[in-house]
This record gives sequence, structure tokens and C-alpha cells, in this order.
Amino acid sequence: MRTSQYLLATQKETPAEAEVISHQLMLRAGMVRKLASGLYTWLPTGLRVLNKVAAIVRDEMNKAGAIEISMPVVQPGDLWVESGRWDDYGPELLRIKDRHNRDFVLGPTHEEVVTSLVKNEISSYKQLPLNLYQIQTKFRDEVRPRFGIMRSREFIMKDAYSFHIDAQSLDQTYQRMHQAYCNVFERIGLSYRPVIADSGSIGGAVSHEFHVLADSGEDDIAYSDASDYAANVELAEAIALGQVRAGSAQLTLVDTPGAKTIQAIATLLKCDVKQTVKTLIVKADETSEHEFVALVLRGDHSLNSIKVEKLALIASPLQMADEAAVKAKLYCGFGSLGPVGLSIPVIVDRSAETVADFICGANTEAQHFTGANWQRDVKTYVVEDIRDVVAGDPSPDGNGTLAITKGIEVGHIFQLGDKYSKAMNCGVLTETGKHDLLQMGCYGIGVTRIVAAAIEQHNDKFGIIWPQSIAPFSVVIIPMNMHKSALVKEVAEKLYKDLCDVGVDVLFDDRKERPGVMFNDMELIGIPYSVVIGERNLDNQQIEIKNRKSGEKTLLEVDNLLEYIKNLG
RNA sequence: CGGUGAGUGGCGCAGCUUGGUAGCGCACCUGGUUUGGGUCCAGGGGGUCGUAGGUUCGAAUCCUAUCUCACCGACCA
Repeated sequence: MRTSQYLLATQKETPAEAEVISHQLMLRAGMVRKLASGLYTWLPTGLRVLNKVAAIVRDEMNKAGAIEISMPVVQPGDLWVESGRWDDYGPELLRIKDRHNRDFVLGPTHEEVVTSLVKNEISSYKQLPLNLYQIQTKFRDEVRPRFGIMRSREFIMKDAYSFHIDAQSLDQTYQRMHQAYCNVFERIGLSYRPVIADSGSIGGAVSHEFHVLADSGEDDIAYSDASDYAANVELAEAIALGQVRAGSAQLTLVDTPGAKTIQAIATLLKCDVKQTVKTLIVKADETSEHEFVALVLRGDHSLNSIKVEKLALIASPLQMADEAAVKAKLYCGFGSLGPVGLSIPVIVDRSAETVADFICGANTEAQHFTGANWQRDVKTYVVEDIRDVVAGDPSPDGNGTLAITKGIEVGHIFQLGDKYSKAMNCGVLTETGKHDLLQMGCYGIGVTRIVAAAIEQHNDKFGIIWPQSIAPFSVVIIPMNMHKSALVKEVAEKLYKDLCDVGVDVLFDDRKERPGVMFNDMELIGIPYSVVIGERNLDNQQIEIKNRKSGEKTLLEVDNLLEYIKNLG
């Protein structure tokens, strides 16, 4: 491709709206343009990258035994009513009507369509397992699209759906897809981590997310420094810090005027915050005889709302009690609450239970207890895991300690079980001739999001640094002063033709621009190698090739160049 | 949905308080100059000032309504 016949579309200035680096660079490098909130046009350079990512994903899917299909973007609303998601999915599901006033949706995902397909096409266990996938545009009407391509409303996703006669078969395919996902991210050249993801709401189901590690990620990932354990902080298990032990101190009431926060108490009583516990009051579940439940955490820990919501006693979604209601019920405000002598159910975090002789509110304004102990001073309570893990916690698998990093979710795999096959009655005849519902798995990769995530991970002050695997071009020819030098032009043209002939993705910058302009544009776009052709080196029969990532320049004989480029990674 | 801020040429912005012929930088076009890291000079084209209504002799500027966008939060995966 010649730049003179291409839509390069680079920009010097960053549009004001671009917040994250990938968004800024994608706009400046001429990869995408915004059409409306969360909607982007992909320009030639961006599309080249997108297509390369898609090709790798497709290849790994095929290798893993998945079969490609293509389903409609527009789906009948009836299917969503059937699965129950017409009501459950909420406003993120964009609903439209056709000319006959029938309901349709723009597909945010395709469980309904694919289940409907398989229900009609598959009738025998002999046809299983089956794994179908597509690479296709999805639409989710996000409340707040942001970070450019990272969280847009329209995006491209690879979604696969597998169908099985039993859980064992599902698990086999699940493991195969897990491996295929690892292969994809390794081939692209991203630093990533598979993490344990939410599995609670569908009961017994298994789920993993794949995260590209980057500081701008929206998720916190906890991982072990000594094993493969990694989980989203939302659900990483927090194990007890130390043993439960009996204390020796006397339960003592102390005055703590004005001290309403844990920090203030610790300062006032000159103790470690780890010696305190804090008590939070939340709404109880409707089925409970109580209105409120008390949650007790060690002073320095924070509540994990996802874990708490899963407890039967607690209302879901989680609702914190308001202070006026707490005062009416318990006769004191937030700052002086404690588990001793409380008239509502008490749930204690595992690590809070290990604190002996602790300090807590006395349920009287401006007073606290010191030397409090479980069992002795608080008779009835339940111990649960209700806090967020923090860096330095022991890993739940018993190996090493946890560290926390930011991640961008680029893949999510899930053992669905029979959720959809049951709702839509999708089954087959088994070996014994009886009708059985299918077990399903679903597996998503955000193809467009990978492009943005790759940039978040690979950039410098000059622009993007593409891994060779997904670079829009493998190499760019930058001629110096070609419009004056017949020799430069001749060498550049010949090299361009030779590279095209051997199938290298080459860009030839034949614009009548100053060298600096060309260098800057090509570094911004992030092409892995630049071949600089100038009279200065041609006089010695040499050509310079520069590595975008390392900045390293190599001088080569003109005659050896073609071979050298063909052998580049 | 709540809070905050912004809509002026393709992009980045000034002008608005105090109403009076719409400006700057980048980009673009022409000519010259320069040519191994975003040259310099001269000339030029392009804007219903988000939209609608109002006040006024006169509105980018004041008033009202409305739309859009961004950021923070909530929500979602």
C-alpha cells in the first residue's frame, strides 16, 4: 500500500474527549472516528488490526474444534420472552419494532438464537458435542459508553456456544476453550491472566474471565505470587488472617467523645486499627424476621458487597441502612456501633473473628469497649467471608500471598448448564431413548476491545507499538527526499515491489513530505519496522532498518534486505 | 438516573462578564523555499456561533426551552 493512495488520517492534536491512552492514540493514528456516543467508524488502519485479531481468534477457534456460523444481528423479541431475558436484561437491550409493529432486539449476545437453532437442528446425542461460534457485531445500549473503543455500544465479539449431553462433556470443551483463549492472547503477544469469575448466580456453574493487565483496567485482579491462582477482587476468597484465640483483657467501657471513625478511635486510644472492628448495618432479606443485619469487619478491611449479597440473610441488592433508622432501632449512631449486646443478627468476617481483645463501639453514643472478645462478650454470631481481599493476604489456594493489579476484561467463558436449554426446551434423545436437556457453555472474546487493550499495554511517548502479530503493516518504507533523488526512488520502488511479491504487509510512504513528518506518522501508527532509504547510506550500498520497539537501527546491504525482512518475527 | 462542565470552520481553542461587521493555532489549497526527525515566507478557501423561541434598532454575547457531548457517581458485564 502506498500512503499517497491510502487514508492515513493521522492527527497531531488529541481530541479533548479522549481520556485513556488507547482512545487518544486510536484517534491520532487514524484508526477510528466517532460517529455518535459509543459508535465508531473503523478507518483502514484500524480495520487492518481488527482483521488480524479476528483472524487469530478464528484460527484458534477452528483448532479447538469450534465451527463458524453467522447469526442475525436483529433478533425476534419472542425468543427473549421465551428465555425470560426480555424482562431480565433491562435497558441495555435495545428494542425496536418493525413495520408490522412486531418486537425485535439488536443482539447483545446470542444464546437465544443459537439455542433455537440447535433445538431445531439437533435431535440425537450422536450429534453432540457441538461448538458453534461467530465473529460479529453486537450492540449493548450501555448507560455510559466510555474509554473509546474499550466500552462502546457497538462492538465486535467472538461468541461461541457449546452443547453437550452431560456435564462431563461440557467440562472437556470448557477446558479446551480455556486453552484456546490462552493461545489467542499468547499469539497476539499480550500480558494476560485467566481469573476465576462470578459463578454464584447460576448455581454451581464455572466461569473464568481473561484479563489483559494494564493500569487503566476497570477491574481489580487478585493473584498469587507463587501459583496460578487469580480471581477478580469482587470474588477472591479472603481467608482468615491468623487463628481464632481467646483474649485475656477485661471488657472495659471507655468514653470516646467525637471519635466516629475507626481512624479517630485508633488515634484516640493509641492503638493499631487492626485491633479494632467496625460494624455496618444493612437491610435484611425480606424473608427474614429481622429488619437489619450487622456486619462486622476488622477496622482496616472493606466490605465486599458481592459476597454479602449472596448470603441468604441479606437483601439483594445490598442496601445500607440509613442512620436515622439505625438510631431508632439501636439507640445510637454509626460511629458507636458494636457487636456486643446487639439485638439483631451479627455476621462476622473471618478475619475479624481472629482479633482478640478488640475495640468496638458500645452501642451508646460516644462510648466504646476495649478488651472485647468473641464467645465471651458476643454469644451468637455467624462467621462468613464478607471482605475484599487486600494485597499481602495469603492466597486462598495456600500458595504464596496475593498481589492486586488492574485488568481489562477481554474474554469470558462460562458453563451455563441448562439455563437456556431448559427455558427453551432444547434437548435430544439419549442412548436410552429418553429426552434430555442439553448442557451448554458460552465463550466470549471482545475482538474490538482486544485492539484497545493491546494499545494500553504497548505504547510509548511516540505512539503505538504493535506486536508484529496484529500490526496494520509489518514494515514501512520511508524514502529520504525521493522526489529529488532518482536513485532513492529506484531502490524504494524495487524494494516495495519485491516485498509485495513475497506477501509482506508493506506500507510505502511515497508522500512528498519532509522526513520528520514521515518518521513521526509511522511511529505514531506503530509499524514494527521502518526501512529508511537515503542517498547517504546508498552511497555505501546500505539501507537502514529501525525497530519501533527498541529504537535499534541496523545497517544492511541492499542485497540482503529482502531476506532479512522475510525472516523478521 | 444524580452531580459537574462544555457546544464557535475538519481538530484544539479565544471572543460572551460590559450586545455593535466572527478571530487565533493546527490541518487544507496556490506559489516559492527547505529536505535524515513535525522547515520558513507570502497569498487563499472554508463557520446558519448545537437547535428553537424571546428581549433589542441590532444577539456568538442577555432570557427561556430543548438537544447533544464529556467527566465523576450509581447501574451493567
